[in-house]
Amino acid sequence: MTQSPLSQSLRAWMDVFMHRSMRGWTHFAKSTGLSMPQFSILMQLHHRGVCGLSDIRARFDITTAAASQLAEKLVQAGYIERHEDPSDRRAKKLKLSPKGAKFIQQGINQRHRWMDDLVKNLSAAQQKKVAEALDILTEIAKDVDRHVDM
Amino acid sequence: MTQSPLSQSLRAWMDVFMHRSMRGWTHFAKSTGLSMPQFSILMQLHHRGVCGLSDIRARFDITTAAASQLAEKLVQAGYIERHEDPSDRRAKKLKLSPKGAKFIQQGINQRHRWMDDLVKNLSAAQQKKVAEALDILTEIAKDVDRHVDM
DNA sequence: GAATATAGTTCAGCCCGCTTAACTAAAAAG
DNA sequence: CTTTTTAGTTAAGCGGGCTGAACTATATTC
Repeated sequence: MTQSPLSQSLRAWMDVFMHRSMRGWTHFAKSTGLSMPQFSILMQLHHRGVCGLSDIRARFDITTAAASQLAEKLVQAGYIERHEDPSDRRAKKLKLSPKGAKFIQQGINQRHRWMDDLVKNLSAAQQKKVAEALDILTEIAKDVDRHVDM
Repeated sequence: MTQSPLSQSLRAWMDVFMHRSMRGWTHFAKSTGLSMPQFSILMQLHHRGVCGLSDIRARFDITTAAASQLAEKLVQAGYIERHEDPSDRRAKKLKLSPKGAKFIQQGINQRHRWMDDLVKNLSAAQQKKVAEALDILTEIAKDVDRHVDM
C-alpha cells in the first residue's frame, strides 16, 4: 500500500487540526451551558440556514420526539426561531435567532483567531502558497459535499 | 479590519472541513454505542499515549469522580487498560487496549479515506502544492500546541 | 369525503454524565 | 510519627438526551 506525499501531509494536518479544533469547540459550547446536541443543532442551522425539524431528525439520526424536544429548549433559550411552514402547515421551519447567530459567530471568530495566530509568522511567499492550496482543497471539498451531503 | 487572502482561505477551508469531519466522527462514535465523552477520552489517549486519570480530569474539565467513572466504563468495555503508577501508587495510568487502539484506528482510517477521495482527482502539480502547504501548516500548528497544550 | 399517511408535540421511563460528599490509601510535610 | 495533602473510588441524586407510545393536526390517496 503506497502512500502519496499528499496523503501523508493530509493525515498529519488532520491529526493536529482536528484535535485542536475539537477541543476549542467543546470548550466553547461548554462555557455557555449548552449541551453538545444543542450546540450541534445551532451549528447545523448556521451551516444550512433554515431547516425543517425533519432535517434535524435526519441529520442527527434521532427520533422526531428528540428533535422536537431539543428544538423546544433552544427556542426557550432564545437561540432559534420556529415558524410554521406556510406551504405545509404540519411542518416547522427552524432558523437561528439574532442571539443564536451572534453566539455562533463568536465561536467561529475564536477558531479564526487561532488560525490567524497560526499563520501570522509565515513569510509572504509561504502565505501565498498556503492560501492557494487551501483554496484548491476547499473547492473540491465543497464539490464532494454537494453530492453526499444531507 | 483587513483580511489577508490567507485568512480568507483558512476560514473557508475550516468551515467545510470542520463541518464534514465533525459529522464523520460523531457518526462513527455513535455507530459503536460509545458516548461522546467516552469516545473523546479514547481520542485523547490515542493522541497522548499513556495518561494519568488526573490528565483526563484536567483535559475535559470534569471532577475526578466523573473521570474515574468514565474510565471504569471504558475498562469494563475493554477499550482501555488501567494500571497503578509504580512511582506513585495512588496514581493510575490509562492507555488504549489493543481493542481500543484498533477501534480508533478504524475511525481515523475512515477520515483518511474521505480525504484521499478528496484529492485523488487533483493534478500532480496541484498535489505537490497542497502537500507542501499542509506541511507548513502542520509544522507551525504543532509548534503552537507545544506551548498551549495540556 | 373517508381512510391513510405524514409532521410534530407530549409524556413516562431509561440511561448516562456530572457533581457533591464520604471514604480509602498512599505520599509529603512538620 | 503524626498531620496534612494528594489520587482515586464509591454512592446518592440531579438534569439531560433519547426512545416508544399515545395524541393532534394537516396533507394525501382512493
